[in-house]
Amino acid sequence: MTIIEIPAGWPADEAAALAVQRELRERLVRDEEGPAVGEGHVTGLDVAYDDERDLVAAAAVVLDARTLEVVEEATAVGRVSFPYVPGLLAFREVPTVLAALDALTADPGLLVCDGYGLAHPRRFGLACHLGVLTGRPSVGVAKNPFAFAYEEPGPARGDTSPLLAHGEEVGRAVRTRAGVKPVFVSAGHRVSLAGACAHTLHLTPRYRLPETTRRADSLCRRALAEALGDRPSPSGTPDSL
DNA sequence: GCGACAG
DNA sequence: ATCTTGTCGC
Repeated sequence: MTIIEIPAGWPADEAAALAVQRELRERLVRDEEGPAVGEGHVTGLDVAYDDERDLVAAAAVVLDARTLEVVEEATAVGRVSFPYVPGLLAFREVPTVLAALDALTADPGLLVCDGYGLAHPRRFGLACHLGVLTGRPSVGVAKNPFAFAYEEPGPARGDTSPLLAHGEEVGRAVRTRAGVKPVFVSAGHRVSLAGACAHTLHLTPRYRLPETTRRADSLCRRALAEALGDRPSPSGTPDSL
């Protein structure tokens, strides 16, 4: 498999990344409701890292939004393009994720990213970044509240509470399973916060995390193991779905 | 000023 | 993110 190299001109330090982020931020579209829930395609995106070899494996899994069945999968392996800096996560994985998206033949529809969208120190998290670069609607679903404040949502599936940045609602804590820790949802590009939450609930009929994320997470780990030349694990495939 | 802080 | 087995429960 070919390794995606870091693009020429890619930000080399935090100052350069901040400048790019500031520019892309101006292209973010926030006044669209977004695609209808349960129609068309939804695409899960995720990455796995091997810091030792400086590699990142990305996966894009397209699901039928109505049935949640897999329509197409694609992966890409690349060089880690930036160190992990809170607030600059996108610069670490974007080139490889875009390569995986480019390898798809199906229409990706809504992009479901593993991380934040508008819930970001400068309102431009990974989901916004990928949305703007692809022109597609996108949402961010994160597993942790980052540095934002929130009150625990009610205990029932579907209960939500605002994620606050200095009093401004930048996302929502969404209970996708009764009695289980909520996920943290924010809008990316061309989607409303309410729409992002509705999509998230539609994508979590059974588990805490969206099917898109679970599918992509599983696939990128396999892609990384394969790139590293791993032997199959004793029991065959790691986790089931 | 220092620490915390998506993945 | 990643280091990591078994185990309790539906």
